[in-house]
Amino acid sequence: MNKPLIVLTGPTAVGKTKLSIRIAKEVNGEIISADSMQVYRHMDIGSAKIRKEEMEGVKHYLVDILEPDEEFNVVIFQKLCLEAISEIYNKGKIPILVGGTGFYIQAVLYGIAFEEESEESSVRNRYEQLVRENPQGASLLHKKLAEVDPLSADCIHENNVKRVIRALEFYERNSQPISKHNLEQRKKESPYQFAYFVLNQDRQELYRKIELRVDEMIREGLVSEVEALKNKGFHKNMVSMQGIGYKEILQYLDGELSYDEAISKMKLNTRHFAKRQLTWFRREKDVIWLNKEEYQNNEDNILKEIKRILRSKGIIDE
RNA sequence: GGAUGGAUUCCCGAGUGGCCAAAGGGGACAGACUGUAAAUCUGCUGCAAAUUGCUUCGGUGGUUCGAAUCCACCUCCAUCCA
Repeated sequence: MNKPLIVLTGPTAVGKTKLSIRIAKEVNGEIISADSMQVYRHMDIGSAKIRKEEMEGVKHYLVDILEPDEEFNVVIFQKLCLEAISEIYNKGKIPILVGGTGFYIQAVLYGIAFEEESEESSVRNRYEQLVRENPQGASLLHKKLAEVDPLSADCIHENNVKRVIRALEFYERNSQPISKHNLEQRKKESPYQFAYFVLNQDRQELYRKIELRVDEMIREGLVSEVEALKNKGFHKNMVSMQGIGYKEILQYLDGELSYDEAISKMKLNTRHFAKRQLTWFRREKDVIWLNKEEYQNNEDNILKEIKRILRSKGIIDE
């Protein structure tokens, strides 16, 4: 049988963290964070990072492993996550992937292969510059893509410059269209015996919680956290500083937004983010939805259901 | 009490006789996503089973072949003068 893997995800602020600890204790597991922001040190409040005391002794991987100016992406995540998984297996424990970055979860769950592309891409820089300087740049790149990889050109809107460039870059490096590569990867079966839980709740209620949480972050000192990052020289062009909460507060500190504007923008962006996450999970197959309302908003009930499913899948013993 | 300006689809806001179910923006909703993913991008938004019909631009009535746009009165809001 394939090795067991538990996934717990869901939109931001739905309550993944708390539930994950209970699952970990229940099944003797350890947690791997599938979160693109919590990997960064000094970014605690805004990324809603779990606190040491909340971990209740459960080991967490991929939290606080990088400085905010270090590079991070799916490929790095996948590699580190795989290492963590085997480390957990070696202890005879069950890995639990917890976090809201659906793309990262997919990469690990289905073992998507990413080509070796170590060195910095010069094509990318060149194209990015083209788009910056030429108002027709996006359109030109898209036409170029249509020549080498018509399938991708059909799927990727010409305004989506990032993805057009990536497709071109892929073609130039691997001399095959990324659409072909993607098609192949999509067929992959998961190497794991897994249970993929998506915790969810009523949208209005979720939005309410998001706003409350933003207010709470502000109260906990998000502004000084961002200020400290800024003083260390971290700036808005870094991926880490483009995280929700960081970019808005940075704009406030730079005088581009008023205090109130920054906070409302942060709430809005978080709501949009939650919506995007849900769109992603809806599309994923083999997902088990756990709608809080169906369990009377009671965590005990949800945990009971999770255990039932894990038993039925043979992930934990009867 | 007087003067002036205003009231537009969920919100802001354009529209001053037909080309208006009504620009544009925001929000809401929906979607895409395979090395930046808390990123990036797209669609949609009066109702109804079509290219057709129906109901909408503060209210009521009127002018006109035709009104969100013109007229009268009314209601409310803003500013100014008493």
